[in-house]
Amino acid sequence: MIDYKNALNPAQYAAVTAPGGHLLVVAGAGSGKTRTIVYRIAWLTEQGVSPSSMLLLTFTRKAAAEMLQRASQLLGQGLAGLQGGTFHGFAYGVLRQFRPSWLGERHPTVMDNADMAAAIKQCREILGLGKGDRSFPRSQHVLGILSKARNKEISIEATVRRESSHLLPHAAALTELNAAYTAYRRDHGLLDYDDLIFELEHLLCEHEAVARHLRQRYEHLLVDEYQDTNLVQARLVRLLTGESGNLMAVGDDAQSIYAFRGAHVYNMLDFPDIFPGTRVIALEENYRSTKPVLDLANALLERAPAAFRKTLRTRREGGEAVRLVVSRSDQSQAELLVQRIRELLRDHLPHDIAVLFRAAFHSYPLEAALARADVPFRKYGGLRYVEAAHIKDLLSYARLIVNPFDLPAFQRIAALHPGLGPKTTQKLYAVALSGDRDATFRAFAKYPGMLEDMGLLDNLREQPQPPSTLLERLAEHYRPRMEAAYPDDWPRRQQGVEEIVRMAAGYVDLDLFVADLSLESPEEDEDAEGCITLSTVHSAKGLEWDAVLIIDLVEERFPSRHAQSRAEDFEEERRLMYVACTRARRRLELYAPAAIYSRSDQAIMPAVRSPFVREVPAGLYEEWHELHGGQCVARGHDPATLPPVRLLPPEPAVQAGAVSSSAPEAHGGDPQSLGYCTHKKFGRGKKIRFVPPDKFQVNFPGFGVKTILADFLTSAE
DNA sequence: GCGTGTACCTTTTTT
DNA sequence: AGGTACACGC
Repeated sequence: MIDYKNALNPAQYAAVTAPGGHLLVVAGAGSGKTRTIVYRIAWLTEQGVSPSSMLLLTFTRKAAAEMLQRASQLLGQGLAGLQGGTFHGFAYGVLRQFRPSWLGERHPTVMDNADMAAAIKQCREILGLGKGDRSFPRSQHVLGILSKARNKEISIEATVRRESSHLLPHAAALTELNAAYTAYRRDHGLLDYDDLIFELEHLLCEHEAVARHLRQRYEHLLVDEYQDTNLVQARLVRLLTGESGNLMAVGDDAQSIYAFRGAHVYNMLDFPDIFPGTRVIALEENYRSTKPVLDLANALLERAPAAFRKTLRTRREGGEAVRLVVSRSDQSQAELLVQRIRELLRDHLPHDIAVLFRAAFHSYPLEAALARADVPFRKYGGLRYVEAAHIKDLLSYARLIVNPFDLPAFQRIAALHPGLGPKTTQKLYAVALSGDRDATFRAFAKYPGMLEDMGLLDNLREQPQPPSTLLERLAEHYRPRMEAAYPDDWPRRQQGVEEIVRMAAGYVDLDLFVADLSLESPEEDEDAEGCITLSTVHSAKGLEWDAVLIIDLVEERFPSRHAQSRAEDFEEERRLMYVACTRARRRLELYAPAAIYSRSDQAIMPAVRSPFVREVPAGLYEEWHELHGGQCVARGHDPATLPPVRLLPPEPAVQAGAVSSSAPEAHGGDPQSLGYCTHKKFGRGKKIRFVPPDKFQVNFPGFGVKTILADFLTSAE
């Protein structure tokens, strides 16, 4: 028997032992959220609820796996049958069982980002939209707009007006493109990420029997990271719970960071209205971080709008001061980080150290420096290795076995054969599926390699065998094609191919394996133990480390330059920063380079410290500056305890909310003060940086960032 | 129609 | 740095 009273604090205990019905747990960062869910599962099991009648929806597969593992540790036995996974993964599972009627006999395949972008590109070509028009957005961008409209459930025109008003002239074309893209998916038996969720909702609404079946099957629904659900996901939760079901939703409004994908924090704030009779329990005591870390995190939230404000408490006194490290440039920041990581490795294990950043590409200089210094690391976020060309090639073979109509996969494979371009590929695809045997052989005659591929796939489709055997045969078949396509580095790629073959081992159904790889790449945890972590803040969600180093804390990077004009976007960046800081257990270090290399200017440009650093009262951190030798020194500290270097001339301490004037100075430029200004045509704006010798970059809400002669600007506050 | 060379532009976050 | 659009030659 587990001693719940002793293992949990009163709020956690109340949540864990709550009777059925609807329960909302508002769990601050580090407040033992996972612990609460795990004990809840254990408690329910002890109450006689079968694990197979619980469904745990989490944000990532990793989170689900961790909870299941910890729960079975606690219970001392496996939790056979407990279902856990992401919304998307769960949706796929249900949809393959209860297939939407428009699919007919076809098995759907799940598209990844590259497939979606390629499909949009093709639809655009067919429709001849924006031909030769350079102002027409790229496929990736179009994809973002279409998906955002769908997730926020607003029209494409409204989305364009809100997000990128300069594209308003293309709104009608984008709407047309959206219709074509939808038809494309239907024609080829494809589901994109958003389809998974909407199709499941549709299924449950149209087929009461299926909804009833699922409600009976899953007596208890547990949803993690509830603040990041969007409207349709919330409706799905409602459909799965029904009037009388048991739902435990856990979340933290202060950590809502997915509004860009339609997450709707009001799902959580309005939860008690949507589910009458809800019990709300707040977990407010932080067990993760030391006081200096929490003080800084709390200070960040103090400036957030009232709805998001909260204060975390800890009983852990003492702890290392938070450091702000000002390097001279982003390049030297990387060198400084390598030095610092080496120091930290004396007291910490590699997997207890993480470097976090706003966007995946921000870590490139650091990755290079770490590689030079032979410091092993793993990176999360950005391109996944499943998206590497050779992996996608191999998986395309597998996808065509599952779904012969999968056009993106067909195109990928065709492209491996010399002489086969887009037009011919299209013809081959059409004739192959027409069922006209003679015409097919005639068309394929010129491309024997492709014919061979199709023959193999037909054969394999007809003789069912385990995914691992299948993948092995495909890899063997693919190998000469890979050697031809990537003559330089195919041996390296071969390792990735073998990895995929190994991964297939645990699967019984090929389609599930393929879908899982699109939905979330499984852990390849070979040597993660000896590696430090590099991660985007988004991918770091829910994780924690002893030492957390946040880099590139300058305007246009963190906060992202895409989040400058609208207050709600800016506030999401703030919460992102809050999430980043609260990942730290014992040490938190903030890095703010005084200058950043800009590709567009082809020069190192002065950078302005992030507002998230400027806003924090100076007393909450220690400031360190890089000297010319690449060494670092803290201001106002006893030099005896510091590396033996000379001190920088003292600078006035930065006051809370004051605008830093030190960044341009770092480069000997004119100490032009930044702040607010007005312009005759664009109105009030915020000066982002001084552009020597006489201009400013100014962000005008509604107009974007402009570079303007100082003479045309009037200071304002 | 295909493949290559070249000039140009743009870089968020995730399932 | 990498994708994309277009021009050119096969």
